[in-house]
Amino acid sequence: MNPIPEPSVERLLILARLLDRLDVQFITSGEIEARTGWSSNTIRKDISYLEGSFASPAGYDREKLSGAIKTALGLDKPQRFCVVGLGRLGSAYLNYPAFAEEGYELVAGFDSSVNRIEILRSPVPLYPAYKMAEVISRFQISLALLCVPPEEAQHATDRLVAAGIKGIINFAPVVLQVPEGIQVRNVNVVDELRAISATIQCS
Amino acid sequence: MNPIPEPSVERLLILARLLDRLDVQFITSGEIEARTGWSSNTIRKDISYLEGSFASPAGYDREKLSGAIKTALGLDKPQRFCVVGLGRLGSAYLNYPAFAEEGYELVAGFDSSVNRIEILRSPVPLYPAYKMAEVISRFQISLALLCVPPEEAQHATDRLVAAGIKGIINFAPVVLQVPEGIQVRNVNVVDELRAISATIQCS
DNA sequence: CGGTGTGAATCTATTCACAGCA
DNA sequence: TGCTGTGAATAGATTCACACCG
Repeated sequence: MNPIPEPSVERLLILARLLDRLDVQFITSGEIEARTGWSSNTIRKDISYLEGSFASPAGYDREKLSGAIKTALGLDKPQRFCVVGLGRLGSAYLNYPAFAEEGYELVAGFDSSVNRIEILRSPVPLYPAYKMAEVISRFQISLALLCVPPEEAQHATDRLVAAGIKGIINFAPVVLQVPEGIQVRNVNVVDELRAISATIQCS
Repeated sequence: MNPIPEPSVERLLILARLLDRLDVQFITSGEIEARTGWSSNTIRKDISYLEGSFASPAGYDREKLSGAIKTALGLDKPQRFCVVGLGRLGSAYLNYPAFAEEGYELVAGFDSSVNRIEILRSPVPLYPAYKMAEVISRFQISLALLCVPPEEAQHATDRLVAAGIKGIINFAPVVLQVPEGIQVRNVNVVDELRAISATIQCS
């Protein structure tokens, strides 16, 4: 595998989303520009990092292109993930059906409160936090949604890392410390509001 | 105001978060490196875009630095925002207290279903969708959380833009088309899972 | 000294311009 | 002719290296 530049990866991910919701057979780089705002040059360059050919004089074959992006970015391989912290947010994800359609299988939920685990009704098996290492390695879970309160976030992260997790989606307003190679993505509405404020201010 | 590079802005936002949760008087660029993984060079360069001095031989004055970041990025000016689409996700935000503490005031909720507006109990005034333009301009609302179903997202966006909104946080798995100058940030757990998969694959 | 601040050098990404193809 | 694909040129961000300051 080649190293596709990070910014190109981000754009290709969004492009795959776009293509999957479109109802045409072909699309040109110019049309993608109109829909995304990225220049057609950038788009063609991004696509050139993929292997294979999806082009015709009418533009790219939508379906083939979408498939090639997913293959190149590893989105075709299904992944197992877990939810850590079963408060309001975490427990909401236990019943969220869209994951499976996208190739992400939720196979475990963890919480440090045994009481909470016993009370919650869930289609997904729930475990006390101390079983994290065992369950993660047994089911080969690669990703985690981290939904614990801020003061517990780093501790939970350390456990996940020790258990061999590959990536964490962090909902806590905290900067997590992880060893190199572990991916973290932060999801936080306030931070997004701030980012927009900042962009407006700096432009 | 100067144009701080985009990547620096993103890092400074995270740095502000970090500083606010820390309990020390001074912090050096090396300590920030240990916590974030960014090189101390990068951090010093980022900080150099700010105006003023917060340095001592012991490092940066945590509080002053945090303040300077917020001023430079416009986080000190309170902003008003609204929620569009009052389904499960949207209505959850109506009762979320953390916004106010961060300087973001939720002043309106919109939904196209009048019925839903009448039924929902909310500390925030709710309006039918057709009043969007009027309410947004009356209260000078600058930001919106877009929580409508995917098929309505573009239509709602067009209305928000027409009403003069400055930025949109989009929870729908859709690529929004907006005129230049309108900020959009996408928030979507599946996309974050995908981004991690891709980063793992491409590294 | 242990830190910061910053021009200069390097590395990376984007844009351009045009050759090649159906 | 209208598109893609891509080396070359430009612009931008990161890293380096060292002067400077308390």
